[in-house]
Amino acid sequence: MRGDEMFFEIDPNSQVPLYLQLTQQIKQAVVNGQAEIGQALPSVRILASDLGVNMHTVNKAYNMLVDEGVLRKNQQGYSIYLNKIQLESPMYQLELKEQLKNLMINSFIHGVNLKEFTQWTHVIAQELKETPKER
Amino acid sequence: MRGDEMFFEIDPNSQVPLYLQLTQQIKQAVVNGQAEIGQALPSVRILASDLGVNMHTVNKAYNMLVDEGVLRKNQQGYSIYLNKIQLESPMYQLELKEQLKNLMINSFIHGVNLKEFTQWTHVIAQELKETPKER
Amino acid sequence: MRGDEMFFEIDPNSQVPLYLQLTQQIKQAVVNGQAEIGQALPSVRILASDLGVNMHTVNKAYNMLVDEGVLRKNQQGYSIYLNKIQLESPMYQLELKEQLKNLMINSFIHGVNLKEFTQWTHVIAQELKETPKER
Amino acid sequence: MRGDEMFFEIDPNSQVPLYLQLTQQIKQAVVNGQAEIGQALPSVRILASDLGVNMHTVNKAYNMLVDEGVLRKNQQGYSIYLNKIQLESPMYQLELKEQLKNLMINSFIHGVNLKEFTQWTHVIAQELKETPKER
DNA sequence: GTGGTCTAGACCACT
DNA sequence: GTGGTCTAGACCACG
Repeated sequence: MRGDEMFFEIDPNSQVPLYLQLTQQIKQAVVNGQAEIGQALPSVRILASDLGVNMHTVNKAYNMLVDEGVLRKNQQGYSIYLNKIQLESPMYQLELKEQLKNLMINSFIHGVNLKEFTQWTHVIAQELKETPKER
Repeated sequence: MRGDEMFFEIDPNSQVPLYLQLTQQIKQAVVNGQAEIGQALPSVRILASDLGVNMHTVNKAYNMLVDEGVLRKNQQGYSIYLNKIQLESPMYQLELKEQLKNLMINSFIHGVNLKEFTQWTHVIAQELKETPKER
Repeated sequence: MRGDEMFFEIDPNSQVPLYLQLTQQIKQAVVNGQAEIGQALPSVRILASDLGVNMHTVNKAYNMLVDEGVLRKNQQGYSIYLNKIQLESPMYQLELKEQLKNLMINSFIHGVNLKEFTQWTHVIAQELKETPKER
Repeated sequence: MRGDEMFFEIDPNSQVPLYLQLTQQIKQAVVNGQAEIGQALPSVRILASDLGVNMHTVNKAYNMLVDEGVLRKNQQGYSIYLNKIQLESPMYQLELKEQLKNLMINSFIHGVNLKEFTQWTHVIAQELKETPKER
Protein backbone atom coordinates (compact mmCIF):
# COMPACT_ATOMS: atom_id res chain seq x y z
CA MET A 1 0.00 0.00 0.00
CA ARG A 2 1.44 3.31 -1.06
CA GLY A 3 0.58 6.43 0.90
CA ASP A 4 -2.12 7.66 -1.37
CA GLU A 5 -3.78 9.46 1.54
CA MET A 6 -1.10 12.12 1.66
CA PHE A 7 -1.53 15.13 -0.55
CA PHE A 8 1.09 17.79 -0.84
CA GLU A 9 1.06 21.14 -2.52
CA ILE A 10 4.00 23.18 -3.61
CA ASP A 11 4.22 26.63 -5.08
CA PRO A 12 6.66 26.82 -7.99
CA ASN A 13 6.66 30.61 -7.71
CA SER A 14 7.76 30.67 -4.09
CA GLN A 15 11.22 31.86 -3.12
CA VAL A 16 11.52 28.74 -0.97
CA PRO A 17 13.22 25.88 -2.82
CA LEU A 18 10.79 23.22 -3.97
CA TYR A 19 12.48 20.43 -2.03
CA LEU A 20 12.23 22.45 1.19
CA GLN A 21 8.57 23.15 0.61
CA LEU A 22 8.11 19.43 0.26
CA THR A 23 10.00 18.54 3.43
CA GLN A 24 7.84 21.03 5.34
CA GLN A 25 4.64 19.56 3.94
CA ILE A 26 5.68 16.07 4.92
CA LYS A 27 6.68 17.15 8.41
CA GLN A 28 3.39 19.00 8.79
CA ALA A 29 1.50 15.85 7.77
CA VAL A 30 3.36 14.01 10.52
CA VAL A 31 2.76 16.70 13.14
CA ASN A 32 -0.98 16.99 12.54
CA GLY A 33 -1.46 13.25 12.39
CA GLN A 34 -2.22 12.91 8.69
CA ALA A 35 0.75 10.58 8.39
CA GLU A 36 1.49 7.76 10.80
CA ILE A 37 4.61 5.84 11.62
CA GLY A 38 5.27 3.07 9.13
CA GLN A 39 3.13 4.61 6.46
CA ALA A 40 4.64 4.38 3.00
CA LEU A 41 5.26 7.52 1.00
CA PRO A 42 4.45 7.89 -2.67
CA SER A 43 7.31 6.73 -4.85
CA VAL A 44 9.80 9.36 -5.88
CA ARG A 45 8.74 9.33 -9.49
CA ILE A 46 5.02 9.20 -8.84
CA LEU A 47 5.10 12.12 -6.44
CA ALA A 48 7.34 14.08 -8.78
CA SER A 49 4.85 13.53 -11.54
CA ASP A 50 1.90 14.48 -9.31
CA LEU A 51 3.60 17.68 -8.17
CA GLY A 52 4.87 18.52 -11.61
CA VAL A 53 8.50 18.61 -10.51
CA ASN A 54 11.55 16.62 -11.35
CA MET A 55 12.31 13.28 -9.74
CA HIS A 56 15.56 14.61 -8.27
CA THR A 57 13.72 17.30 -6.37
CA VAL A 58 11.55 14.76 -4.55
CA ASN A 59 14.55 12.54 -4.06
CA LYS A 60 16.47 15.32 -2.36
CA ALA A 61 13.56 16.07 -0.06
CA TYR A 62 13.11 12.41 0.91
CA ASN A 63 16.79 11.93 1.58
CA MET A 64 16.98 15.06 3.70
CA LEU A 65 14.19 13.66 5.83
CA VAL A 66 16.00 10.35 6.14
CA ASP A 67 19.10 12.18 7.38
CA GLU A 68 16.94 14.12 9.82
CA GLY A 69 15.29 10.95 11.16
CA VAL A 70 11.76 11.57 9.88
CA LEU A 71 11.76 8.95 7.13
CA ARG A 72 13.38 5.59 6.66
CA LYS A 73 14.30 3.95 3.41
CA ASN A 74 14.26 0.26 2.63
CA GLN A 75 14.26 -1.94 -0.43
CA GLN A 76 10.62 -1.11 -1.09
CA GLY A 77 10.76 2.66 -0.82
CA TYR A 78 10.39 5.37 1.81
CA SER A 79 8.16 5.37 4.89
CA ILE A 80 7.51 7.45 7.99
CA TYR A 81 9.95 6.48 10.73
CA LEU A 82 10.55 9.16 13.43
CA ASN A 83 13.86 8.06 14.89
CA LYS A 84 13.84 9.92 18.22
CA ILE A 85 17.55 9.54 18.81
CA GLN A 86 18.28 11.42 15.60
CA LEU A 87 15.40 13.86 15.88
CA GLU A 88 16.07 14.99 19.42
CA SER A 89 19.78 15.57 18.94
CA PRO A 90 20.86 18.74 20.80
CA MET A 91 22.39 20.13 17.60
CA TYR A 92 18.94 20.61 16.11
CA GLN A 93 17.55 22.31 19.19
CA LEU A 94 20.33 24.88 19.22
CA GLU A 95 19.63 25.61 15.58
CA LEU A 96 15.91 25.97 16.29
CA LYS A 97 16.55 28.41 19.14
CA GLU A 98 18.76 30.51 16.92
CA GLN A 99 16.02 30.61 14.29
CA LEU A 100 13.43 31.51 16.90
CA LYS A 101 15.60 34.37 18.14
CA ASN A 102 15.94 35.76 14.64
CA LEU A 103 12.24 35.38 13.99
CA MET A 104 11.41 37.21 17.21
CA ILE A 105 13.78 40.04 16.38
CA ASN A 106 12.08 40.42 13.03
CA SER A 107 8.65 40.29 14.61
CA PHE A 108 9.49 42.93 17.20
CA ILE A 109 10.99 45.20 14.56
CA HIS A 110 7.81 44.82 12.55
CA GLY A 111 5.61 45.97 15.41
CA VAL A 112 4.59 42.64 16.88
CA ASN A 113 5.04 42.54 20.64
CA LEU A 114 5.69 39.50 22.79
CA LYS A 115 2.05 39.11 23.76
CA GLU A 116 0.90 39.05 20.14
CA PHE A 117 3.74 36.72 19.22
CA THR A 118 2.71 34.30 21.94
CA GLN A 119 -0.88 34.46 20.72
CA TRP A 120 0.28 33.57 17.25
CA THR A 121 2.08 30.50 18.53
CA HIS A 122 -1.06 29.29 20.26
CA VAL A 123 -3.26 29.87 17.23
CA ILE A 124 -0.81 27.99 15.04
CA ALA A 125 -0.46 25.18 17.56
CA GLN A 126 -4.24 24.83 17.50
CA GLU A 127 -4.33 24.72 13.71
CA LEU A 128 -1.66 22.05 13.68
CA LYS A 129 -3.55 19.90 16.17
CA GLU A 130 -6.78 19.80 14.20
CA THR A 131 -6.28 16.77 12.01
CA PRO A 132 -7.77 17.66 8.64
CA LYS A 133 -9.70 14.44 8.01
CA GLU A 134 -11.94 16.11 5.46
CA ARG A 135 -9.69 14.91 2.69
CA MET B 1 27.17 61.78 15.45
CA ARG B 2 28.46 58.50 14.05
CA GLY B 3 27.18 55.29 15.62
CA ASP B 4 30.45 54.24 17.10
CA GLU B 5 28.71 52.44 19.94
CA MET B 6 27.34 49.82 17.62
CA PHE B 7 29.50 46.77 17.20
CA PHE B 8 28.59 43.98 14.88
CA GLU B 9 30.06 40.55 14.49
CA ILE B 10 29.74 38.28 11.55
CA ASP B 11 30.85 34.68 11.23
CA PRO B 12 32.41 34.00 7.85
CA ASN B 13 32.06 30.26 8.50
CA SER B 14 28.31 30.44 8.93
CA GLN B 15 25.97 29.06 6.30
CA VAL B 16 23.95 32.27 6.59
CA PRO B 17 24.80 34.85 3.92
CA LEU B 18 26.97 37.63 5.29
CA TYR B 19 24.53 40.41 4.38
CA LEU B 20 21.74 38.63 6.26
CA GLN B 21 23.92 38.20 9.33
CA LEU B 22 24.51 41.91 9.22
CA THR B 23 20.85 42.90 8.83
CA GLN B 24 20.00 40.68 11.80
CA GLN B 25 22.69 42.28 13.95
CA ILE B 26 21.45 45.75 13.12
CA LYS B 27 17.83 44.81 13.84
CA GLN B 28 18.88 43.22 17.10
CA ALA B 29 20.68 46.42 18.09
CA VAL B 30 17.45 48.30 17.45
CA VAL B 31 15.30 45.83 19.37
CA ASN B 32 17.44 45.73 22.49
CA GLY B 33 17.88 49.49 22.55
CA GLN B 34 21.53 49.64 21.59
CA ALA B 35 20.57 51.77 18.61
CA GLU B 36 18.12 54.64 18.74
CA ILE B 37 16.07 56.44 16.13
CA GLY B 38 18.13 58.97 14.25
CA GLN B 39 21.39 57.38 15.15
CA ALA B 40 23.89 57.23 12.31
CA LEU B 41 25.35 53.95 11.14
CA PRO B 42 29.01 53.42 10.31
CA SER B 43 29.79 54.28 6.71
CA VAL B 44 29.66 51.42 4.25
CA ARG B 45 33.37 51.63 3.63
CA ILE B 46 34.34 51.69 7.31
CA LEU B 47 32.03 48.90 8.35
CA ALA B 48 33.12 46.71 5.44
CA SER B 49 36.70 47.23 6.48
CA ASP B 50 35.95 46.55 10.17
CA LEU B 51 34.08 43.35 9.40
CA GLY B 52 36.52 42.22 6.75
CA VAL B 53 33.86 41.86 4.11
CA ASN B 54 33.25 43.34 0.71
CA MET B 55 31.68 46.81 0.45
CA HIS B 56 28.95 45.34 -1.73
CA THR B 57 27.92 43.13 1.18
CA VAL B 58 27.42 46.01 3.60
CA ASN B 59 25.73 48.03 0.91
CA LYS B 60 23.29 45.23 0.21
CA ALA B 61 22.45 44.88 3.89
CA TYR B 62 21.89 48.63 4.34
CA ASN B 63 19.70 48.87 1.27
CA MET B 64 17.62 45.90 2.33
CA LEU B 65 16.98 47.63 5.64
CA VAL B 66 15.99 50.82 3.86
CA ASP B 67 13.49 48.86 1.81
CA GLU B 68 12.19 47.25 4.97
CA GLY B 69 11.76 50.61 6.74
CA VAL B 70 14.45 50.19 9.38
CA LEU B 71 17.01 52.60 7.95
CA ARG B 72 16.86 55.77 5.91
CA LYS B 73 19.52 57.13 3.61
CA ASN B 74 20.45 60.78 3.36
CA GLN B 75 23.38 62.95 2.27
CA GLN B 76 25.46 62.00 5.30
CA GLY B 77 24.84 58.28 5.08
CA TYR B 78 22.47 55.80 6.69
CA SER B 79 20.66 56.21 10.00
CA ILE B 80 18.06 54.40 12.08
CA TYR B 81 14.59 55.42 10.94
CA LEU B 82 11.81 52.91 11.85
CA ASN B 83 9.07 53.84 9.42
CA LYS B 84 6.03 52.26 11.08
CA ILE B 85 3.88 52.35 7.96
CA GLN B 86 6.42 50.27 6.08
CA LEU B 87 7.36 48.06 9.01
CA GLU B 88 3.88 47.13 10.07
CA SER B 89 2.63 46.24 6.60
CA PRO B 90 0.36 43.18 6.71
CA MET B 91 2.51 41.53 4.07
CA TYR B 92 5.41 41.24 6.49
CA GLN B 93 3.20 39.89 9.22
CA LEU B 94 1.82 37.15 6.99
CA GLU B 95 5.36 36.22 6.07
CA LEU B 96 6.35 36.15 9.74
CA LYS B 97 3.40 33.93 10.64
CA GLU B 98 4.34 31.52 7.87
CA GLN B 99 7.89 31.38 9.17
CA LEU B 100 6.63 30.83 12.71
CA LYS B 101 4.44 27.99 11.54
CA ASN B 102 7.35 26.29 9.83
CA LEU B 103 9.57 26.80 12.84
CA MET B 104 6.95 25.29 15.12
CA ILE B 105 6.49 22.28 12.84
CA ASN B 106 10.22 21.71 12.94
CA SER B 107 10.30 22.11 16.70
CA PHE B 108 7.46 19.65 17.25
CA ILE B 109 9.04 17.11 14.92
CA HIS B 110 12.25 17.44 16.88
CA GLY B 111 10.59 16.67 20.18
CA VAL B 112 9.95 20.18 21.49
CA ASN B 113 6.39 20.56 22.74
CA LEU B 114 4.34 23.75 22.83
CA LYS B 115 5.11 24.40 26.48
CA GLU B 116 8.85 24.23 25.92
CA PHE B 117 8.56 26.32 22.80
CA THR B 118 6.70 29.02 24.72
CA GLN B 119 9.36 28.93 27.43
CA TRP B 120 11.99 29.48 24.78
CA THR B 121 10.20 32.56 23.49
CA HIS B 122 10.11 34.06 26.98
CA VAL B 123 13.75 33.34 27.66
CA ILE B 124 14.75 34.91 24.36
CA ALA B 125 12.46 37.90 24.92
CA GLN B 126 14.19 38.45 28.25
CA GLU B 127 17.63 38.26 26.66
CA LEU B 128 16.62 40.77 24.02
CA LYS B 129 15.35 43.23 26.62
CA GLU B 130 18.58 43.33 28.60
CA THR B 131 20.45 46.09 26.79
CA PRO B 132 24.09 45.07 26.80
CA LYS B 133 25.53 48.39 27.97
CA GLU B 134 28.77 46.74 29.07
CA ARG B 135 30.27 47.35 25.65
CA MET C 1 19.93 -34.71 4.53
CA ARG C 2 18.40 -31.25 4.36
CA GLY C 3 20.10 -28.47 6.29
CA ASP C 4 17.32 -27.92 8.73
CA GLU C 5 19.75 -26.78 11.43
CA MET C 6 20.59 -23.62 9.52
CA PHE C 7 18.46 -20.62 10.35
CA PHE C 8 18.89 -17.32 8.64
CA GLU C 9 17.45 -13.96 9.44
CA ILE C 10 17.13 -11.03 7.12
CA ASP C 11 16.08 -7.49 7.94
CA PRO C 12 13.76 -6.08 5.29
CA ASN C 13 14.39 -2.59 6.70
CA SER C 14 18.11 -2.74 6.16
CA GLN C 15 19.80 -0.71 3.46
CA VAL C 16 21.73 -3.84 2.50
CA PRO C 17 20.19 -5.75 -0.43
CA LEU C 18 18.32 -8.84 0.72
CA TYR C 19 20.38 -11.26 -1.36
CA LEU C 20 23.61 -9.89 0.14
CA GLN C 21 22.25 -10.26 3.66
CA LEU C 22 21.55 -13.87 2.82
CA THR C 23 24.97 -14.61 1.34
CA GLN C 24 26.58 -13.13 4.46
CA GLN C 25 24.45 -15.28 6.75
CA ILE C 26 25.37 -18.41 4.85
CA LYS C 27 29.06 -17.55 4.86
CA GLN C 28 28.88 -16.82 8.57
CA ALA C 29 27.29 -20.22 9.18
CA VAL C 30 30.21 -21.79 7.36
CA VAL C 31 32.84 -19.77 9.22
CA ASN C 32 31.51 -20.49 12.69
CA GLY C 33 30.98 -24.17 11.99
CA GLN C 34 27.20 -24.21 11.91
CA ALA C 35 27.36 -25.54 8.37
CA GLU C 36 29.70 -28.29 7.24
CA ILE C 37 31.00 -29.37 3.86
CA GLY C 38 28.48 -31.43 1.98
CA GLN C 39 25.57 -30.21 4.01
CA ALA C 40 22.48 -29.46 1.97
CA LEU C 41 20.85 -26.04 2.00
CA PRO C 42 17.13 -25.44 2.23
CA SER C 43 15.48 -25.46 -1.17
CA VAL C 44 15.08 -22.11 -2.85
CA ARG C 45 11.31 -22.29 -2.58
CA ILE C 46 11.27 -23.25 1.10
CA LEU C 47 13.85 -20.69 2.18
CA ALA C 48 12.15 -17.93 0.22
CA SER C 49 8.92 -18.78 1.94
CA ASP C 50 10.55 -18.96 5.39
CA LEU C 51 12.25 -15.60 4.96
CA GLY C 52 9.27 -13.97 3.32
CA VAL C 53 11.23 -12.91 0.27
CA ASN C 54 10.97 -13.55 -3.42
CA MET C 55 12.33 -16.81 -4.85
CA HIS C 56 14.50 -14.79 -7.22
CA THR C 57 16.25 -13.29 -4.22
CA VAL C 58 17.25 -16.64 -2.74
CA ASN C 59 18.19 -17.90 -6.17
CA LYS C 60 20.46 -14.94 -6.75
CA ALA C 61 22.17 -15.44 -3.39
CA TYR C 62 22.72 -19.17 -3.98
CA ASN C 63 24.10 -18.62 -7.46
CA MET C 64 26.45 -15.92 -6.26
CA LEU C 65 27.83 -18.36 -3.70
CA VAL C 66 28.26 -21.01 -6.38
CA ASP C 67 30.25 -18.54 -8.46
CA GLU C 68 32.32 -17.68 -5.41
CA GLY C 69 33.07 -21.34 -4.65
CA VAL C 70 31.12 -21.63 -1.40
CA LEU C 71 28.22 -23.75 -2.70
CA ARG C 72 27.76 -26.34 -5.41
CA LYS C 73 24.62 -27.19 -7.24
CA ASN C 74 23.55 -30.72 -8.12
CA GLN C 75 20.39 -32.64 -8.93
CA GLN C 76 19.12 -32.48 -5.35
CA GLY C 77 19.76 -28.78 -4.86
CA TYR C 78 22.52 -26.69 -3.32
CA SER C 79 25.07 -27.83 -0.75
CA ILE C 80 28.17 -26.49 0.99
CA TYR C 81 31.22 -27.07 -1.15
CA LEU C 82 34.19 -24.79 -0.38
CA ASN C 83 36.25 -25.04 -3.53
CA LYS C 84 39.63 -23.78 -2.32
CA ILE C 85 40.95 -23.08 -5.79
CA GLN C 86 38.10 -20.69 -6.46
CA LEU C 87 37.97 -19.25 -2.97
CA GLU C 88 41.65 -18.46 -2.60
CA SER C 89 42.02 -16.78 -5.96
CA PRO C 90 44.33 -13.75 -5.68
CA MET C 91 41.65 -11.58 -7.26
CA TYR C 92 39.45 -11.95 -4.21
CA GLN C 93 42.29 -11.22 -1.85
CA LEU C 94 43.16 -8.00 -3.63
CA GLU C 95 39.55 -6.98 -3.42
CA LEU C 96 39.47 -7.81 0.28
CA LYS C 97 42.61 -5.78 0.94
CA GLU C 98 41.10 -2.83 -0.88
CA GLN C 99 37.98 -3.08 1.25
CA LEU C 100 40.06 -3.35 4.41
CA LYS C 101 41.99 -0.25 3.44
CA ASN C 102 38.81 1.73 2.94
CA LEU C 103 37.37 0.45 6.19
CA MET C 104 40.51 1.46 8.05
CA ILE C 105 40.49 4.93 6.51
CA ASN C 106 36.91 5.35 7.64
CA SER C 107 37.72 4.07 11.11
CA PHE C 108 40.68 6.40 11.52
CA ILE C 109 38.66 9.38 10.31
CA HIS C 110 36.00 8.51 12.85
CA GLY C 111 38.42 8.52 15.74
CA VAL C 112 39.28 4.84 15.99
CA ASN C 113 43.02 4.26 16.21
CA LEU C 114 44.93 1.21 15.04
CA LYS C 115 45.05 -0.33 18.51
CA GLU C 116 41.29 -0.12 18.93
CA PHE C 117 40.77 -1.42 15.42
CA THR C 118 42.95 -4.43 16.13
CA GLN C 119 41.03 -5.06 19.34
CA TRP C 120 37.81 -5.05 17.36
CA THR C 121 39.15 -7.68 15.00
CA HIS C 122 40.04 -9.95 17.89
CA VAL C 123 36.69 -9.53 19.59
CA ILE C 124 34.88 -10.31 16.34
CA ALA C 125 37.15 -13.28 15.60
CA GLN C 126 36.28 -14.65 19.04
CA GLU C 127 32.56 -14.19 18.42
CA LEU C 128 32.83 -15.99 15.10
CA LYS C 129 34.63 -18.95 16.66
CA GLU C 130 31.99 -19.63 19.28
CA THR C 131 29.70 -21.98 17.38
CA PRO C 132 26.17 -21.20 18.49
CA LYS C 133 25.01 -24.77 19.09
CA GLU C 134 22.13 -23.62 21.26
CA ARG C 135 19.91 -23.38 18.19
CA MET D 1 44.32 29.82 -1.86
CA ARG D 2 42.55 26.80 -3.28
CA GLY D 3 43.78 23.33 -2.40
CA ASP D 4 45.85 22.80 -5.47
CA GLU D 5 48.11 20.38 -3.59
CA MET D 6 45.44 17.72 -3.43
CA PHE D 7 45.26 15.30 -6.32
CA PHE D 8 42.57 12.71 -6.59
CA GLU D 9 42.11 9.84 -8.96
CA ILE D 10 38.94 8.03 -9.77
CA ASP D 11 38.27 5.02 -11.93
CA PRO D 12 35.20 5.47 -14.14
CA ASN D 13 35.13 1.71 -14.76
CA SER D 14 34.96 0.75 -11.11
CA GLN D 15 31.79 -0.72 -9.64
CA VAL D 16 32.11 1.77 -6.81
CA PRO D 17 30.10 4.94 -7.46
CA LEU D 18 32.25 7.86 -8.50
CA TYR D 19 31.16 10.06 -5.62
CA LEU D 20 32.12 7.35 -3.12
CA GLN D 21 35.52 6.91 -4.72
CA LEU D 22 35.99 10.62 -4.28
CA THR D 23 34.94 10.68 -0.62
CA GLN D 24 37.42 7.88 0.07
CA GLN D 25 40.22 9.73 -1.67
CA ILE D 26 39.55 12.86 0.33
CA LYS D 27 39.39 10.95 3.60
CA GLN D 28 42.61 9.18 2.73
CA ALA D 29 44.28 12.53 2.06
CA VAL D 30 43.20 13.61 5.54
CA VAL D 31 44.34 10.40 7.22
CA ASN D 32 47.81 10.38 5.69
CA GLY D 33 48.37 14.06 6.32
CA GLN D 34 48.21 15.29 2.73
CA ALA D 35 45.31 17.53 3.71
CA GLU D 36 45.25 19.68 6.83
CA ILE D 37 42.47 21.25 8.82
CA GLY D 38 41.31 24.50 7.30
CA GLN D 39 42.70 23.71 3.89
CA ALA D 40 40.40 24.69 1.05
CA LEU D 41 39.26 22.11 -1.43
CA PRO D 42 39.15 22.63 -5.17
CA SER D 43 35.89 24.20 -6.26
CA VAL D 44 33.15 21.80 -7.25
CA ARG D 45 33.30 22.73 -10.90
CA ILE D 46 37.08 22.81 -11.15
CA LEU D 47 37.49 19.41 -9.56
CA ALA D 48 34.70 17.99 -11.69
CA SER D 49 36.46 19.25 -14.76
CA ASP D 50 39.85 17.89 -13.59
CA LEU D 51 38.39 14.46 -12.87
CA GLY D 52 36.29 14.42 -16.00
CA VAL D 53 33.06 13.97 -14.12
CA ASN D 54 29.93 16.00 -13.70
CA MET D 55 29.68 18.84 -11.22
CA HIS D 56 26.84 17.09 -9.38
CA THR D 57 29.01 14.09 -8.66
CA VAL D 58 31.63 16.18 -6.87
CA ASN D 59 28.88 18.15 -5.16
CA LYS D 60 27.36 14.98 -3.75
CA ALA D 61 30.71 13.79 -2.46
CA TYR D 62 31.48 17.12 -0.79
CA ASN D 63 28.07 17.34 0.83
CA MET D 64 28.31 13.79 2.14
CA LEU D 65 31.58 14.72 3.81
CA VAL D 66 29.98 17.82 5.31
CA ASP D 67 27.23 15.65 6.79
CA GLU D 68 29.85 13.26 8.10
CA GLY D 69 31.85 16.07 9.72
CA VAL D 70 34.95 15.88 7.52
CA LEU D 71 34.37 19.06 5.55
CA ARG D 72 32.78 22.39 6.30
CA LYS D 73 31.13 24.71 3.84
CA ASN D 74 31.09 28.48 3.97
CA GLN D 75 30.41 31.33 1.60
CA GLN D 76 33.78 30.81 -0.08
CA GLY D 77 33.61 27.08 -0.68
CA TYR D 78 34.53 23.83 1.07
CA SER D 79 37.43 23.19 3.43
CA ILE D 80 38.75 20.45 5.72
CA TYR D 81 37.08 20.66 9.11
CA LEU D 82 37.07 17.40 11.17
CA ASN D 83 34.23 18.00 13.59
CA LYS D 84 35.00 15.43 16.28
CA ILE D 85 31.54 15.56 17.80
CA GLN D 86 30.02 14.47 14.50
CA LEU D 87 32.81 12.13 13.50
CA GLU D 88 32.99 10.19 16.74
CA SER D 89 29.26 9.60 17.06
CA PRO D 90 28.56 6.05 18.32
CA MET D 91 26.27 5.42 15.34
CA TYR D 92 29.25 5.40 12.99
CA GLN D 93 31.29 3.07 15.15
CA LEU D 94 28.52 0.48 15.25
CA GLU D 95 28.32 0.65 11.48
CA LEU D 96 32.07 0.24 11.17
CA LYS D 97 32.08 -2.81 13.42
CA GLU D 98 29.34 -4.39 11.36
CA GLN D 99 31.34 -3.78 8.20
CA LEU D 100 34.46 -5.20 9.82
CA LYS D 101 32.59 -8.33 10.83
CA ASN D 102 31.36 -8.89 7.30
CA LEU D 103 34.80 -8.24 5.88
CA MET D 104 36.33 -10.76 8.29
CA ILE D 105 33.75 -13.38 7.41
CA ASN D 106 34.58 -12.91 3.75
CA SER D 107 38.29 -13.05 4.45
CA PHE D 108 38.03 -16.27 6.47
CA ILE D 109 35.87 -17.89 3.81
CA HIS D 110 38.48 -16.96 1.24
CA GLY D 111 41.26 -18.69 3.14
CA VAL D 112 42.71 -15.75 5.06
CA ASN D 113 43.20 -16.57 8.72
CA LEU D 114 43.15 -14.13 11.61
CA LYS D 115 46.93 -13.87 11.74
CA GLU D 116 47.17 -12.93 8.08
CA PHE D 117 44.27 -10.53 8.43
CA THR D 118 45.99 -8.78 11.31
CA GLN D 119 49.19 -8.56 9.27
CA TRP D 120 47.23 -6.88 6.49
CA THR D 121 45.90 -4.25 8.86
CA HIS D 122 49.40 -3.41 10.01
CA VAL D 123 50.78 -3.20 6.49
CA ILE D 124 47.94 -0.92 5.46
CA ALA D 125 48.28 1.22 8.59
CA GLN D 126 51.95 1.68 7.72
CA GLU D 127 51.12 2.69 4.15
CA LEU D 128 48.59 5.22 5.40
CA LYS D 129 51.11 6.78 7.81
CA GLU D 130 53.76 7.44 5.18
CA THR D 131 52.84 10.90 3.99
CA PRO D 132 53.46 10.90 0.26
CA LYS D 133 55.27 14.23 0.02
CA GLU D 134 56.80 13.34 -3.34
CA ARG D 135 53.97 15.14 -5.10
C1' DG E 1 7.69 -1.71 -10.08
C1' DT E 2 11.19 0.65 -6.63
C1' DG E 3 15.45 3.90 -5.84
C1' DG E 4 20.53 5.17 -7.29
C1' DT E 5 23.86 7.16 -10.27
C1' DC E 6 25.46 10.08 -13.76
C1' DT E 7 25.34 13.48 -17.43
C1' DA E 8 24.46 18.06 -19.67
C1' DG E 9 22.99 22.29 -19.31
C1' DA E 10 20.30 26.27 -17.45
C1' DC E 11 19.39 29.97 -14.11
C1' DC E 12 19.98 32.11 -9.61
C1' DA E 13 22.21 33.87 -5.14
C1' DC E 14 26.26 35.38 -2.78
C1' DT E 15 30.89 37.77 -2.50
C1' DG F 1 34.43 33.68 -9.19
C1' DT F 2 31.88 30.47 -5.60
C1' DG F 3 27.84 26.97 -4.55
C1' DG F 4 22.54 25.92 -5.00
C1' DT F 5 18.53 24.60 -7.49
C1' DC F 6 16.03 22.53 -11.07
C1' DT F 7 15.15 20.12 -15.36
C1' DA F 8 15.33 16.20 -18.80
C1' DG F 9 16.73 12.05 -19.80
C1' DA F 10 19.66 7.80 -19.62
C1' DC F 11 21.26 3.45 -17.57
C1' DC F 12 21.66 0.26 -13.72
C1' DA F 13 20.55 -2.56 -9.37
C1' DC F 14 17.08 -4.65 -6.56
C1' DG F 15 12.84 -7.44 -5.79
